[in-house]
Amino acid sequence: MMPDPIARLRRFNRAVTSELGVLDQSFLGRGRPLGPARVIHAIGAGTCEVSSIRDLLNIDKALLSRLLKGLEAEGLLTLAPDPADGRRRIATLTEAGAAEFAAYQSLSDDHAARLLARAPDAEALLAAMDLVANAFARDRVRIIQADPRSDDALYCLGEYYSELARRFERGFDVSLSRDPEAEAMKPPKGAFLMAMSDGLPLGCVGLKGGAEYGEVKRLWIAPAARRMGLSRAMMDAVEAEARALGLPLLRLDTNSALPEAVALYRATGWTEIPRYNDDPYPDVFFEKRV
Amino acid sequence: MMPDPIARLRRFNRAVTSELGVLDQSFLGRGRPLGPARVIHAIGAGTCEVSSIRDLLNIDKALLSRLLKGLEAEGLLTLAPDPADGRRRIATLTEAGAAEFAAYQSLSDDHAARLLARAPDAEALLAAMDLVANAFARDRVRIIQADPRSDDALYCLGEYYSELARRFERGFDVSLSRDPEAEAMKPPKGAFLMAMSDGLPLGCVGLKGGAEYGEVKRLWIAPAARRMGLSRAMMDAVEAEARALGLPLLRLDTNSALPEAVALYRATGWTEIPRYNDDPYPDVFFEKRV
DNA sequence: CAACCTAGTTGACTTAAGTCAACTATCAAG
DNA sequence: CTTGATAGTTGACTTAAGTCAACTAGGTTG
Repeated sequence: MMPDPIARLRRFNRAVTSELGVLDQSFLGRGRPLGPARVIHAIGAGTCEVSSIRDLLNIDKALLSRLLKGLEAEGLLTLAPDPADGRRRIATLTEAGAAEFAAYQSLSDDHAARLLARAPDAEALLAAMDLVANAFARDRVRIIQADPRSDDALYCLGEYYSELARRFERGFDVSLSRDPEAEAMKPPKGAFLMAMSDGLPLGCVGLKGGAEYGEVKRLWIAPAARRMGLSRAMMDAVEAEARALGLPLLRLDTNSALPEAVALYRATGWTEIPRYNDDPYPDVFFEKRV
Repeated sequence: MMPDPIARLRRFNRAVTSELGVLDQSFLGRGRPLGPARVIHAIGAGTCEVSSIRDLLNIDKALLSRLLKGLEAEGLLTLAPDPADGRRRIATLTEAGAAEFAAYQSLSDDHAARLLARAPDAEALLAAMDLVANAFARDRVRIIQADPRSDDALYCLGEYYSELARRFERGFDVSLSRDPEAEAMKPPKGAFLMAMSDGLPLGCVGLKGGAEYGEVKRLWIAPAARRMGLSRAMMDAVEAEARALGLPLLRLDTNSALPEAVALYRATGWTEIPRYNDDPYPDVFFEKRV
């Protein structure tokens, strides 16, 4: 009998490519070929070194050079040598370029919004999309260093706190908790790591440096990205970071209302230890030598 | 705060297009540009009139003419005038062409299988894909006349019977049921309709002609395609078909173990009537004048 | 049967996209 | 300071894809 998984995937493929194809057509809605449009999009999204545009778009350097020249002639961007390395060049959108970028964004966002509005149950659709995106983007998730005060970081932390508030019986108020200021989670003392997938933050973890031991704080994975093994990858990354910062002993506290976290620590070589602080929320404490 | 629905959709878009893009690259894996490859694919999938290939691929007639000429020169297809209309031409794959088509199929199927194999929970992934495909393909579902003995029809009927077997307390054995032979569900007596989405059957319904009344049988919608309003569309189509066949009175039987079906009939103008047959399975009976 | 329509063919062209190789300017290491 | 790598530029090319308009041959209709 017919409808095997492959047929279902084929149908998915066809449905999605034609729909998202139209979404990408928004790149053609401004009388400019795809190449330059993609370059504008890449720069607008924050990529400004020429070489990283090339990496992102996977484009030949000769081609990119010409595309940039064309856009510069149109007055949409300026090219300046990188002060740190005179061979490199930095592309910056001019005001006109930024306007063009915004126009592209709103074209594609409008289309996306219409697509979601048409769905009978947008939240279920988005959840399904997250699941598919996770399966597909699995090896494109990057764990990066970030500033704990950046927008993305604040978003993750906000979600983390509200999840704790939901899951702790007594709720959660961050001001009651021993909140290491952001400074302690920045190099050279500590670190703040985020898992990013195509510009979307999927999780975070902080490493707070200290004299006796480093402390792992604020491990959070977006609900959309759970069951991908991301928390394990984040913990591996934070341990590597601790070694790099010369913090051979790590500690962390957590709560038995978060059994998946406790199970993760037990499974990855952490040892349960007695309470080492007087924070009101945690009731389980771990230590690991890295 | 950032990750709004649009950002999630954008991430989905990026993840999916790059992944399925690679899947479509299989079209490039045989040293032939995309154009001719797509033509082979269209013909292999059963489209053989030149004009319908053009519709399907949305391609200029000059371009298609050249692509076909090239493939004919390669010995992959033959072009013959349509006997019914000498202006039209019919393209048929030669043996070599069919082999090439099969090779394309297996390249893309292999990739799809690998993609599914990599997923931690393939069934959940497929279910999510179905949901997304439904949302996207909503207006591309076609309700077509089909032969109730075709493979796709037999697949739907098989699924229908096994669903009844699961849901009826006493199980379900098709041989015990008054099974109108396929002949009565074919023109000119009756009809058999199927909902198709990109070649995948999503549901079926039969209309069995008779002297006093027409009978609606075997309404089934694939679980992957429920909650799209498809059953209502199928019933509308079957009523239109009944009018076309000159069957002003319709009856159907169903079972109270299928509450969604009973609710559908009640909501769409069917009147409950006393038992009109001695089939052991149904316990609810409806009638409608169309 | 003339006038018109339609399906497909052909030649001449354009545009987008990309490749290759030679070149310049800068940087990094011994 | 030389040698070699690296980032980007430029010229000369190729290929794929598609457009336009003129054309042929087969249908359709008044």
